[in-house]
Amino acid sequence: MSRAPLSPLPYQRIADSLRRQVDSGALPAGARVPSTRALARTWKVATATAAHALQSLVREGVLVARPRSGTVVAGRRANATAALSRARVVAIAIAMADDEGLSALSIRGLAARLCVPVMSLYRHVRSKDEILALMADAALAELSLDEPPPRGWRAQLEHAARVEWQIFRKHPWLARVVHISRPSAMPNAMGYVNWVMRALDATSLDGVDKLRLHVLLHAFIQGMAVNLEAETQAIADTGIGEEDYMRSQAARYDAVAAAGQFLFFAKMMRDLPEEFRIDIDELFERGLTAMLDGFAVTIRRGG
Amino acid sequence: MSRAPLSPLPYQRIADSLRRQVDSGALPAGARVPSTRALARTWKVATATAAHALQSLVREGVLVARPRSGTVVAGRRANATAALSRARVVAIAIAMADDEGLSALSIRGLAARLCVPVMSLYRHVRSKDEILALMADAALAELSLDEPPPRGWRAQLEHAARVEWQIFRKHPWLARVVHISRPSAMPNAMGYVNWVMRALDATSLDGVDKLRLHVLLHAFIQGMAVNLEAETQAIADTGIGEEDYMRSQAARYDAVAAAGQFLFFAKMMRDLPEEFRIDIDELFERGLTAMLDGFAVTIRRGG
DNA sequence: TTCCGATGCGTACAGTGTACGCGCCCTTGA
DNA sequence: TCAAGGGCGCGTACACTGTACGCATCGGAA
Repeated sequence: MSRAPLSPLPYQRIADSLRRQVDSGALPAGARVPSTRALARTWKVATATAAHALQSLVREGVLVARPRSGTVVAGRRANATAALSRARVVAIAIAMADDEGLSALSIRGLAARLCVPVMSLYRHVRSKDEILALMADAALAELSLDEPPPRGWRAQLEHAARVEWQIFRKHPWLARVVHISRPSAMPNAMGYVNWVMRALDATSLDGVDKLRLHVLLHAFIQGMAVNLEAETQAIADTGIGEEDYMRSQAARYDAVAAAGQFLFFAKMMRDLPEEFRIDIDELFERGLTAMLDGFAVTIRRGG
Repeated sequence: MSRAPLSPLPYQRIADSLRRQVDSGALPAGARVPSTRALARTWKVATATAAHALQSLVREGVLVARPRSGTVVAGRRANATAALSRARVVAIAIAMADDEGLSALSIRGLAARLCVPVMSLYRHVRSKDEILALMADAALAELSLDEPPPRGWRAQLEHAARVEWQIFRKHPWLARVVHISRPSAMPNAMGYVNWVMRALDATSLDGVDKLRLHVLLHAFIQGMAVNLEAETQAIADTGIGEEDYMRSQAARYDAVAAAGQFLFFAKMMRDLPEEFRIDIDELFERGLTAMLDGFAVTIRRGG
């Protein structure tokens, strides 16, 4: 779905050619680029293909469409229209993913829910990958951190972690979509990082260590969230909740215990109270406490 | 891909009917079930569909195929043949996922790499989901924990975590496939849990807390691994490594800094040494230290 | 009138997982 | 000897995915 094509597509070839001409100065700012009809003729393609090429350059900000007469090379500024429709697409996509899981989010399904023809979506969005990125960004925009923040780095990190966790609880699919290593696609994440950096500002850590702590805390939260998502998805797919599942597996555990294998595993299982169920929120809190206890040691040491 | 069908498939209907007859005792152990031809006639389906039904029951261990004369109801024991071919399928699947990422692992591609017709795979494996489960189990079987273990819970947990991390490094796709909440599909995971439980045996924690610590440590490791996988996959898809990517984003960061937004974020970025690259293994070690420092507090408190 | 660009949407393609059915072959009981 | 048994191997087909491409049309400017 996001594989780099080995040979560029026709419209990409056209766009690349034009981009090169702009970059090289052959087409200066304000100059008119060939019309879609002209491009279609010289490249021997349909007019819409040429239009698509121009359109993609417009979206990049390389060109500007002048409804008056022709398309010209841009100097500044990109068009901000269609933002409304983009927002609607993303909002419905999030609703779908929340309801039925990420695997149930298809372009066709999305179009159906929006009551628009399938291909109309591509007028507002480049690809499904872009939809996912926009969804993640929109979800992260919901991060509402207290302002002013509580006092002390620990209280602040605790707050930030809980807020992030709540977002993952609300949007389980997010765990599969967010990646720390490519943050730029999600401008709203930067505000979060900034908040965390402020929390650590009073400590004596250097920039590298601050960044590390942020990434580590995030990794823990995402690790919890991934399993949360897996569970949610499994229930949606099979209709079997963890409870039923555990019951169905009890026999297997008993067999293992009876076989004398995995003695410590069996001992732990015996130790669990009857009808024990893991409460994931409580688990999160425990983990957060442990993580921050560990951070406290790190900060004390490094300070 | 793993959606529960609303109405059972023909071969499933047949299988269910037979299973009910076995369960109810209408067909006692050792009794012969109708032949595929007979089933095909009475159910008005092709012989192969009937065969498929029988075959699936054989795989479940409900029936036993007697090459002599007909299929009979099983008393004990399942057939262990074809284990070799299953292993081969899984081994190649793992190799493919290691090389090109999970998204490049398709049934058709797998069949091609094995030089067998596509549908032959389904002779050894029920579905792609099963392949993924088997892959995960096989990967986890590589977990080779020291025996005898090091002394002290901390050294042991450190060792276990590092071994798990190495598996994730070797098989990045694993991070997307493993779930703690459904462990039974992966018998090899139980040995790992057992090892961890032994590590915690000397502590005064109760069963619930032991289980919690295990899950928390795992969540942290998996959280790291998920991001590792995302990075690996992104490089495979786009050919753009993190380094190139960061360079291309530098302008964006500078712009944000210049705009006076996200002051603490910008400050942290300024603080980073020139050409700073996150070393994920070092990051993991830092996180592990922090996590175990936190566990130490928990254990001291609870003890 | 003629050309421009933009818009909207249908068609089509290459890909996915996998259910189903045909046909062959070997074994075996009658 | 010979049907009928079962197994195996494989091809075909279906429902589904994302999305490139192309046709038809429209409003406006030259």
